[in-house]
Amino acid sequence: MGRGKIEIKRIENSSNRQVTYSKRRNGIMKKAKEITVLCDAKVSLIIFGTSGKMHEYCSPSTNLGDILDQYQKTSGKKLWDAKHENLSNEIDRIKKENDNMQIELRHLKGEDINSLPYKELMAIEDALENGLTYMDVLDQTWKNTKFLEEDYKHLNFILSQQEMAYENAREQMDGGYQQAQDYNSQMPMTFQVQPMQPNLQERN
Amino acid sequence: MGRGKIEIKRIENSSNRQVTYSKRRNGIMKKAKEITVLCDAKVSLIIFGTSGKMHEYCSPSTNLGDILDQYQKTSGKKLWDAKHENLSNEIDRIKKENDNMQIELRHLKGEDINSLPYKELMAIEDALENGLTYMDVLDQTWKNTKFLEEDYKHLNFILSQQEMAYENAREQMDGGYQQAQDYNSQMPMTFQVQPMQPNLQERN
DNA sequence: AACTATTAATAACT
DNA sequence: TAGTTATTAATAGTT
Repeated sequence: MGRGKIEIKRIENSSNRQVTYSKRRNGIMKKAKEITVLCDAKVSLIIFGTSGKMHEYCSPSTNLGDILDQYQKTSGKKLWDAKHENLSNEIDRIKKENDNMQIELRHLKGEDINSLPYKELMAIEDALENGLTYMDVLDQTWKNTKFLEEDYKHLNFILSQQEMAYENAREQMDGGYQQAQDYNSQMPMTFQVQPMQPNLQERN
Repeated sequence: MGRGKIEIKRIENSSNRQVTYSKRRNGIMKKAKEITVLCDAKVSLIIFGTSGKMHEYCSPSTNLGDILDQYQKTSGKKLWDAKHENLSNEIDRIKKENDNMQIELRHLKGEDINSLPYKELMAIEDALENGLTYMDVLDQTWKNTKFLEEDYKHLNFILSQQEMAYENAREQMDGGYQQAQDYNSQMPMTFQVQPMQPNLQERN
């Protein structure tokens, strides 16, 4: 469509090329606008000339971002690279973590009896998630069990001491007058025993 | 350019619009290809029809990603950089929320894996190996916890009984001396058993 | 989907 | 660089 037919191949004459570029660019822009108006189409048109200057058209009803979103949804192709995806994955991961913690908090704040085994199981999960092996957990727990046993032994010891002291006191009360001395020599021992595990505390 | 001149406004007849869309879309595509060849231009053209179907052209020398990169550099407008920023902000926000919850959790729990009795852990292991579900294990653990709780209560009860018995014996023995007051104010501390899953911690 | 009369785009020219 | 015009290309209405 001009004074003569042209072959569609690179225009070697630089200024001719530049002129043709300018004219045809305007032509495409106009066509783009027209099709959006005539046919309710959404169009994004981006053109870079050899000089690096950019020209753009985007349907007035939307914006480039939305069009590109739709582009990705429709085509399945990804534009924003791994970086974007990594961020999205990160968000998903953290949100999941968040949800779990919220559940955990709800359980803990509930303070019902169910929270006891729950907390323990969560503790195991935490430990395993933190890179400990199952054997690590077992080993650690075993050690603590030893301490627990000692606590029980200690409690039993206190109990037997109590019993002995009580028996002695009763014997002396029943039978004699030496009570004060015997009492002093035995009772303090009993009563001075402090728990071996000072960190026996109520939970929560 | 047709049998008659048309006004550039939405074509109300649906099938006419569809036909015109198809024709003009091809026309623009052709023009886009031609300008890239004739003038060494870089072109991205994305068109969505009302049906949602997409048609795309991109200069063969590049790809849409590169064009959009150049678009951002040239125009200064942000496409996915803005998205990146939003995502980053989102991550920061959630992470903060996360940290707060973790602090709260640490505070509430005040315990770790060390509190888990060895036997319970073994029981869990066995149960899981035997094909029980996680819920079964939770249930079983809960029951075990109830038993343990009873044990502690029982121990505590025995101790307090012991103490009471001893106090009675001593009162009778002393016959009215006021020293008893001193003991009364101290003894309970000694025998106070804090039950229910002591907060055992490692002590190395 | 193909045709064609007509308009629109544009290559060469000024 | 911008305007003109002869000519081709696109396409609206038709078949």
